[in-house]
Amino acid sequence: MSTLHVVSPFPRSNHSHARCQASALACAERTCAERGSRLTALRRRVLELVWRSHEPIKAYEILDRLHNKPRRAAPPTVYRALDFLRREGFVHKIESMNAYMGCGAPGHTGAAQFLICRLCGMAAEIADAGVSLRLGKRARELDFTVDAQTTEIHGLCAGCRPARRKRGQT
Amino acid sequence: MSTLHVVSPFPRSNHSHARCQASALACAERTCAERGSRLTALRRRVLELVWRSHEPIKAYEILDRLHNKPRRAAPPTVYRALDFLRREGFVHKIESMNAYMGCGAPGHTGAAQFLICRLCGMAAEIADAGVSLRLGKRARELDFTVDAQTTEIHGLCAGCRPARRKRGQT
DNA sequence: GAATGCAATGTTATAGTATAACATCAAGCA
DNA sequence: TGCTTGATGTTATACTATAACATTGCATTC
Repeated sequence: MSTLHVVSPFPRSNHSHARCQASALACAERTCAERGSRLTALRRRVLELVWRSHEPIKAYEILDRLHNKPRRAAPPTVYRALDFLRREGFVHKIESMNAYMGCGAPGHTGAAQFLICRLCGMAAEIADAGVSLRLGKRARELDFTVDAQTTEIHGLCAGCRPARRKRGQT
Repeated sequence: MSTLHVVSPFPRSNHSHARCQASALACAERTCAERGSRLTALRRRVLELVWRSHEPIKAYEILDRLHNKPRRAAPPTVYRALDFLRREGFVHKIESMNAYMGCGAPGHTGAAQFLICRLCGMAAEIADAGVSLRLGKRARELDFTVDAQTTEIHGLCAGCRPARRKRGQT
């Protein structure tokens, strides 16, 4: 059985987010350079905002944060940048939230699964081959050809769950 | 290994949809009677529309079909009915489409998975315990408590896929 | 039956998410 | 230079969903 592959964990208290974000941006720069696709200033800025934290961000929040100019950007600006970043595999959409989060492993092939905490709002990304293989197998049994899998799990992360108690305690 | 449990299949050509729909409505009636919850005329009508086919339906399409009165119903009418039907387990939301489909097995406990054909638009529901158990296990490893799972697979159903060819053929 | 309480529905307004369509700009190149 | 093409700007609008308050209608109690 394959082991648990955590692509993007719930950050620990000692997590240096600045480094985390910088490394995601660097990875995107590198990948685009290799591919000849253009990580423009706008797209880079949007990716930066997506990686501002481990909490999926809404398109209109990106919009609000994009400029503090008198005239703020219009929605297509953000949606187009997000489309690009998703095509390149740098950003995932969390369908059940209409929100976007950075991909912790661009280049990784195979489906991802997301765990989303209903309290702190943070999300983790895992890539469990067993889950996607099994779904693929089920699909095959129904003669169904898979294009894309979406798996999103909502619940409580370790940090947000009240401390466990021994049995018998109140 | 558990066997494939198809909750709501892609309908076959000999599928009697009238019977399929009627049985879903009867099941809802029965279940509500047991629970003491109220399947009002409006809610029943919405459930009927959700079951009009195996294609997930949009809220505003329900709205359009609800009355042909001069004054059509307002959105909250439909969303409230859908909320009720989802609470009771008669209807699922397909998050990746913002659409709703009837549940083929109200009362079934455990997570469902959906296969959605990008051509004909029809969706099938399966309940693979292996998938949800495995996801549950992964979550546990991360100390994450699961409330709800969403799994949606997009692709091509058997009927919409061009006939298979032998290797070597064009 | 009248008064009460409560769930369901009606109604109006608005918030939130996303795209169409066309204009403009900027960089590479014939 | 002028052309092509991809990126971005701009305006308008479509689509999805909920807040807030009014009204209705049924059940219960008196």
